[in-house]
Amino acid sequence: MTEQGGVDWIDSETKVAEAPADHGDDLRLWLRLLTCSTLVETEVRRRLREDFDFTLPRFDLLAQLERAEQGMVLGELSKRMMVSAGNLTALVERLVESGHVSRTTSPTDRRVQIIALTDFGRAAFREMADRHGDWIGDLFKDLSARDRVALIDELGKLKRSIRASLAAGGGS
Amino acid sequence: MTEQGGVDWIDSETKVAEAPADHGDDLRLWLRLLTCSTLVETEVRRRLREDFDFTLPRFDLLAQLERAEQGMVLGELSKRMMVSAGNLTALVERLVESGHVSRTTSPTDRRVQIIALTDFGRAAFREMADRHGDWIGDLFKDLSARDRVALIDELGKLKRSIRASLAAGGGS
DNA sequence: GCGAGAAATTTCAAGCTTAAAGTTTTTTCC
DNA sequence: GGAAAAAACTTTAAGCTTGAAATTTCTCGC
Repeated sequence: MTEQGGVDWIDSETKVAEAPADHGDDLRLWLRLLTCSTLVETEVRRRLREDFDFTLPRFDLLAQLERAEQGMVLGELSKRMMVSAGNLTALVERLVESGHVSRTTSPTDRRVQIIALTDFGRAAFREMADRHGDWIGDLFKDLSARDRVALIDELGKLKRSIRASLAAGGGS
Repeated sequence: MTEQGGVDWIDSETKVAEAPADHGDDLRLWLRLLTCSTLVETEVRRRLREDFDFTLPRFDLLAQLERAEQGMVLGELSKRMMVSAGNLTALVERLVESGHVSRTTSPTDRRVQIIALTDFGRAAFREMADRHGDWIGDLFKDLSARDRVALIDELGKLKRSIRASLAAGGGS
């Protein structure tokens, strides 16, 4: 659709331009990382909506709960999902309404809310998760097994670097 | 702060668990990608707010405009930023109010809105972009130059795979 | 030159997200 | 055991985001 023959997409990376300082590679890396994850996320979001009339935040929440047989405390959900607790209050409320999760006040500590999958929620999640796996597989299918493993490894290093930096200067 | 000695963070990746199908590596890769980009994004967002009282979407918009001397049509901004046009209407409006960008109706096509940086906006962006480069550099500093280049390369392959998949099945 | 359709943008309703402030409950420490 | 601090969560205000519907303007074919 654009003038550049053959290609009809553009994004932030299209012209990285030289960086003001010498963080050129860092910025290029960051933009590429962001582009990849935005592309995947947008597609997953679209498919969840179209195929299941579900949103990604809801799906993410169910995904966390699936591995917690006994349910999970709201605060831990917040950490694992890397979103604020305030966010979860309303999200959980909507999922309770739709019957996917239950919310119970802890019997031993009345401040604590325990969130758990219902049977319905578990079944719904399983179905969506299967398809989700296929979608991701499709998106990544042109990547060789070797590249996949290499990426997982390299991203592991990146993650450690980020965590280290956050832990060091995090207080500021 | 949690019970597990030494480490006080957890996230979605902490237990990847075996995948339902055999997309195990794909899902692991996707989760790791998402974790890295969420960590960086959250930190950038926090610093922009604290240091400049600015938001990431605003910053992203200015970043796109910086490379367009003549300004940019709203539709192209939308493609480059990978966000909906409806989103931009309000975002641009707020940036016009704060004096960072100007909005002009194209003289040759009255449907078209041309958005451009003001001098004030350009100066503000330059300052933020410099710092932004430092932040990213800090977050990535434990990564060797070799790893950085490898990641850029591998992510390039991933991006091509995603684009190809979207282009192929995209119509659905 | 006019009508159908396409294109660019805006509006709208709904939901997500955050930080900060507020509430309730528990823990800590005299 | 009681006050003060901490912890878990909710509320609030503001802004971001989307998809779908509506609006305005242009283009194309006749």
